[in-house]
Amino acid sequence: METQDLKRAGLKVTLPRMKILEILESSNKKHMSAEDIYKLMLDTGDEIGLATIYRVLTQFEGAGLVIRHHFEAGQAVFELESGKHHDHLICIKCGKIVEFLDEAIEAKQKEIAKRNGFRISDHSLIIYGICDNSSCQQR
Amino acid sequence: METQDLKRAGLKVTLPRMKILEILESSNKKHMSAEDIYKLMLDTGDEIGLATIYRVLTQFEGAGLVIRHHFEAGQAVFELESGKHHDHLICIKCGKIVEFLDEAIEAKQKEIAKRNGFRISDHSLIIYGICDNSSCQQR
DNA sequence: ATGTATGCAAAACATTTGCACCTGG
DNA sequence: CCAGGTGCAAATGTTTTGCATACAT
Repeated sequence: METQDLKRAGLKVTLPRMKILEILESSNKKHMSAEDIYKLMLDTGDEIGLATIYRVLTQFEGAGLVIRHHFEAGQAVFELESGKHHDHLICIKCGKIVEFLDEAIEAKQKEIAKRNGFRISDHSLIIYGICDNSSCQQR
Repeated sequence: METQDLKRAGLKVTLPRMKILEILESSNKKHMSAEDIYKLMLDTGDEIGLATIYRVLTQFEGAGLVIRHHFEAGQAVFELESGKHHDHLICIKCGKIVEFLDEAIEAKQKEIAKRNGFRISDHSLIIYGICDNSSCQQR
């Protein structure tokens, strides 16, 4: 029940906000752009403006409910904050995304930041490649 | 003498292209946006269009002369291809960028890709933080 | 010469903002 | 009721493109 999450963030529980949360939860894609969500809502007959989706997602990000990623170029994508930090492996052909977490890499990053006098606030590791789906193997 | 690099890439050796290469080589900032370069050229009295800079940088990227990064949001930045892959540590307050390379992290990434059936084409690791410059220490 | 490059203006995107209207508590 | 939320259209910022002119070879 995330109505609590919304209230805790000082946000009213409105239809658009609930719908957007629902979509992020139930979609088979865990990483969605504002436009992905927009189209999905139009398809299901929900009336909404793209601007609202951007506004809501930005508020959710501020409230720590979602994370915004800037994969490659183009649009940002959003995923529900699961509480577990992870990095991403992305197939540049089919768009498949695999999440992973490697403690050794995490530790090394901390060490590198420390050595250079940085206090880490965040980090982003993305590995791009071609996955082993049959449809991705045409060279 | 990079006129060779240009010719090898099938690009004519023109004034704008030479100037852009020169700026990327001689600037104290190794990572520059198209607009950074644009302003620098206008300042030094060179006549150029922003569109040309984008076109040239995109061609350079295709020719492997520069690398385009999409740090955070906003504009892309470009750096000369040095031949040595490296990752970045970026200060979110002053914009300072430190390059680093960690073999253990590189190896781990290969292992993770392999384990998930991905053939790596590229990867990007960016650590964001606050550096120890005096001007960055006001909390 | 002649195929490429360039500059400019306009287009194309992704995202944000202003504002009048609507809605949740 | 009324602060806050929404839809729409217009604004913004970045990058790309069309086209007529200029340049490199």
